[in-house]
Amino acid sequence: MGRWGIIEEEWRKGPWTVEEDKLLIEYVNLHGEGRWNSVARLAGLKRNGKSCRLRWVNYLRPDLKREQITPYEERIILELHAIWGNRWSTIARSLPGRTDNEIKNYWRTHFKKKVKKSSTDNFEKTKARLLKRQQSQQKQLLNSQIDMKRVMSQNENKVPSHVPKQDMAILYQNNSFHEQEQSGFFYSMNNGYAIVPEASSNEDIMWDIGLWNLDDFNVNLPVSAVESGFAIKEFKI
DNA sequence: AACAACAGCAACCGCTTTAGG
DNA sequence: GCCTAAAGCGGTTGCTGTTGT
Repeated sequence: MGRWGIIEEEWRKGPWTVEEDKLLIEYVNLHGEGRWNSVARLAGLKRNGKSCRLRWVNYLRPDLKREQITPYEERIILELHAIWGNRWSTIARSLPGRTDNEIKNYWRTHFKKKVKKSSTDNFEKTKARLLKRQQSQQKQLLNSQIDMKRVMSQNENKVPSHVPKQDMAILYQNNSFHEQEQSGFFYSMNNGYAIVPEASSNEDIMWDIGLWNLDDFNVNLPVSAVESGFAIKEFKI
């Protein structure tokens, strides 16, 4: 017998039916979340509490976003995964309406192989590159402490017209410029645009968002050069 | 057209952490 | 402080639909 849809012991397992979903939604709407073992019993479901909780949290909750992960969300996932590793629930807290399970699945299907493959291939190369870059950028930082916000607002009229205004606005405001402490490298990303040091290579940018394989990353550069050595670049994954 | 390989994802399992008595 | 049940978490499995041969 297969694993799904069969009765084992006293609990049902496998995919949820429409009727089961209805029972669970009705019960939770009436009595609220929590106490999942009694939910299972009282809602008339032949499911254990754990299964009910999972179904609710990952699928039935009304505040879940049902649409595809957006490029913006994808970038957040990449950035946070670079920081937190596989701490999916921590990452999920920064993405309202997304579950840890969803993010985990997304990461595994879209990025895991690529990162694993390229990281073994290029590990030493990457380490050497990072070290070199850290050194040169520390030097660069010492030479010029740059107020990114001021630079960008002074150069607003240089942003090409096909870059959506709202994207650039988000880049400007809320201190959305990140200062990478480790490398001293400034960058900012939103919806497919990045503000990066003009001289930085595509590989540098990839490193900063946690990708290690050039094939995964297509940067059309530069969209625009601004003063003080920064450029706006457009990219696609 | 048939089969294999792959991708996507829901749901499971086992372990850890938290809350309540 | 200890014990137990519930909740939370991350890794894994296997079904289903799609793509490649």
